[in-house]
Amino acid sequence: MRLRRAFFERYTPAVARDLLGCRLVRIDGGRRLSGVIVETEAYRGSRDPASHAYAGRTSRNAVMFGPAGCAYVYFTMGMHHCLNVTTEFPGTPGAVLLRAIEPLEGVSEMVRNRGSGAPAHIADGPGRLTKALAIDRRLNGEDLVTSEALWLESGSRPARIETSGRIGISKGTARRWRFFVEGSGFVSSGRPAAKAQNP
DNA sequence: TAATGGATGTTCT
DNA sequence: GAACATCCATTAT
Repeated sequence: MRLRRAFFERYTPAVARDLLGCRLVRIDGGRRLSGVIVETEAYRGSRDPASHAYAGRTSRNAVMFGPAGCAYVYFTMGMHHCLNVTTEFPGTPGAVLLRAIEPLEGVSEMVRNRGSGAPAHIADGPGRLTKALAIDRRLNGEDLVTSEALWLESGSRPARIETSGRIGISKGTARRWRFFVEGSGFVSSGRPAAKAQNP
């Protein structure tokens, strides 16, 4: 069953946790690609220095300030795209970064999209995930509640959920807003950012 | 297995 | 001009 708007209109870390076990579905060239979400991170607004929305609304992060349940796709590090889902309510920015999935349908398509292919590492990282699913900025702002190209479906909650600090950030490292399925084997290998120190 | 550094381009100061 | 929610190959242990 497709997730409805109300699922996303909640406290962002709660959405990030509840997305574990849900299915991400992508229609690419008429083919159905999908996988179970095994790793997410929560990003909020003016109180979260690691968030793109921390310094206020810009043309890049505008989607985070809009309705919940939409795709926020941005280009990072000169080479990669990252896929987020917006949360909370218009005017209160929030988004969940989808960091890894366990591939289910269209695995051979995903391997082809990725080019170099270690089979166990098709989508175990935010950049790898978007490349495997052929996601780029054309999907920025896509409404996942109604879209025919990209959406989320409910699943079964994993038995064991682990948390940690978020990966690859330099501020807001104290918050344990990364959520992943313990023992999954499809979780990214990144380590949480070290806790910030006073100079 | 762990650590390092290069590729690469958009965004914001 | 600096920073950046990354990935991968190469080098060192």
